[in-house]
Amino acid sequence: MPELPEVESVRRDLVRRRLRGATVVRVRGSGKPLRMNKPVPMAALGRAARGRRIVDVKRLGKYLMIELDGPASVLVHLGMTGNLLVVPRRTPWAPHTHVVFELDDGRDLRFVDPRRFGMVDTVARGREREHVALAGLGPDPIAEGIPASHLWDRARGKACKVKPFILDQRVVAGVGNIYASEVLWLARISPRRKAGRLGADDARAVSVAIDHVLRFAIDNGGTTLRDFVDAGGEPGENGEYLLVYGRDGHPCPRCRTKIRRQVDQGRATYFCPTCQKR
DNA sequence: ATCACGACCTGGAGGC
DNA sequence: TGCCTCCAGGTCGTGA
Repeated sequence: MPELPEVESVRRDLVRRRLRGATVVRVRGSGKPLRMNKPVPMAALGRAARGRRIVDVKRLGKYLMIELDGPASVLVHLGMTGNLLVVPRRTPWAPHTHVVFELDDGRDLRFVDPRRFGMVDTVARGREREHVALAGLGPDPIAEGIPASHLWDRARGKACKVKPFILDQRVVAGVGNIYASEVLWLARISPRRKAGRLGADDARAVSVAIDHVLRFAIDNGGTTLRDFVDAGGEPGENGEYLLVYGRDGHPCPRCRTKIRRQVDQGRATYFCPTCQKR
């Protein structure tokens, strides 16, 4: 579900729903572990958040940071099926509700995640990049941009194929499986290419395509295949505009050749065998 | 070190 | 109806 555009859509929606300014009065949890079967650090979350006002919601790659007016912030990753919802406190907990921040205005901020691949943790405010989950992340394509020179540098000598390369969060923070296919199609680069064989022109095309694809998806509120909704429970509209992802057998929007599906490192890739020749 | 692969977990879709 | 298999937006640990 949640790649950069979906996480950014959640971030914007949290801000729009006036999460900023609310004070956390209590933190509750399901007791179930999340990513890597690790327990949610409820005690640390309580210490960090209780009595603290939410001052901002920031994003780095696929991570959200709920900034509090104290020494620590709350770090959230949505995994595959995670959602952050703002609901009235009287709303019954949905199945798979794992962390709940009760706010002083009568609402809850709830982390719901059926598959429990997500993560909720505390992070030192102002030193977010020192958190183990964020330390290795590459630049954020929206906040910082991805210069072609950066891609070119990082691709040099790489034996892996180009799609796993742009999925590597240490290279670009935020591209996931849907948008990787879209980016390669837009850049006309074959997913069969080795990352190390990208030329300067190719790196430039990928850089431009990442920017374009992600911004377009953000403008559409992200892509909902199944689970993704924003903080108000609304799905994203970008699925209607996907050009190749999930469209095997459909004509390529550029050349009408049938879109093909292949599997790279266990993940589906969709591409046009005719116009992705680079 | 790099890379490919399976594991982690739940639920929905489709075949029989 | 039910049971089975396959598939899913992400990451992490393992072993070649």
